[in-house]
Amino acid sequence: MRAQQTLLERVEGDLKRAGLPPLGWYDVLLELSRRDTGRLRQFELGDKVLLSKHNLSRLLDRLENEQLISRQACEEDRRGAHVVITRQGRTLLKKMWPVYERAIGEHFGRLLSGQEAMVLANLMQRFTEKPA
Amino acid sequence: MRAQQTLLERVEGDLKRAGLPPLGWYDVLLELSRRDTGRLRQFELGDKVLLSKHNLSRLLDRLENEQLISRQACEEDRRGAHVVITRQGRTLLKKMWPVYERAIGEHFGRLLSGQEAMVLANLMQRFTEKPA
DNA sequence: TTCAGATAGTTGCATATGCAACAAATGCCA
DNA sequence: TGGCATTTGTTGCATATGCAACTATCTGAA
Repeated sequence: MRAQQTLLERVEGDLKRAGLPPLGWYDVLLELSRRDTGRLRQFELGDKVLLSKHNLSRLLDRLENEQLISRQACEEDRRGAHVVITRQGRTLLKKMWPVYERAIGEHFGRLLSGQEAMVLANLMQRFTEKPA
Repeated sequence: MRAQQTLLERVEGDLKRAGLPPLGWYDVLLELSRRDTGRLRQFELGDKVLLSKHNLSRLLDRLENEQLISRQACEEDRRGAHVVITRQGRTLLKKMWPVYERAIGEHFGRLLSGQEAMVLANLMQRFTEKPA
């Protein structure tokens, strides 16, 4: 818990100092950009970024406000919405990555050997797998 | 980040379902109870629980409201305050521990061998050490 | 001694989160 | 087919967090 808190603070701090938005924004934009269509249903996005739906709903409000995403009506399921990344969203993503990458290296990667990183990833993975 | 989030959600969920307050309360009470005097200066407490001072200030308001701690004027430094755990604070601590312990075992310990836990602790420690 | 700068703690404001309630659309099944 | 439970997403409310400004005290150096 402490390690995570410390690390997150450092990385978020770097982003903030560079005048960039928080990591949550990056996560959302990244998931969208990975799709060749550049879009996802809202609930699919919610699963990926591990965010509860109400919370995601409002995060998307903020992103939409900044015109980084837009919401499209969904024909297949009229309850739902597609979330689409905009050109400006992709631009922001490209702008954030160098800062994010450097932060990861400095605060995380630099402290681990390649093998240690593998071990760590293996251990961490167990916690995100289904409860069993 | 995801592992931490998942794990924290599970543990907090267990506490909530048992009708108990969040982990942050436990951390504060635990640090106080560890002192034989049962008290700490507010800024010392802040360092231990890795909480910014404004935030700690308000968390203590809530705890004081529930009479789990009390604030005493500090004679050596009249700006400052001592935070003291009350009898009821100690009682709550004792009541939370069994639930917390079980949650740790179930969601965390059960997924790791003793040796893996050691390795993990070693890796995590690096992130909380001073930046270097 | 006195005064500038640092430190301890609180408060106001904007924002983020969790929870419960809600509306709308879907799906199941009797 | 009709109706009830489920799913998708939004909103209101209470609470939690970060930031900046503020008060009060302490420290150190001219």
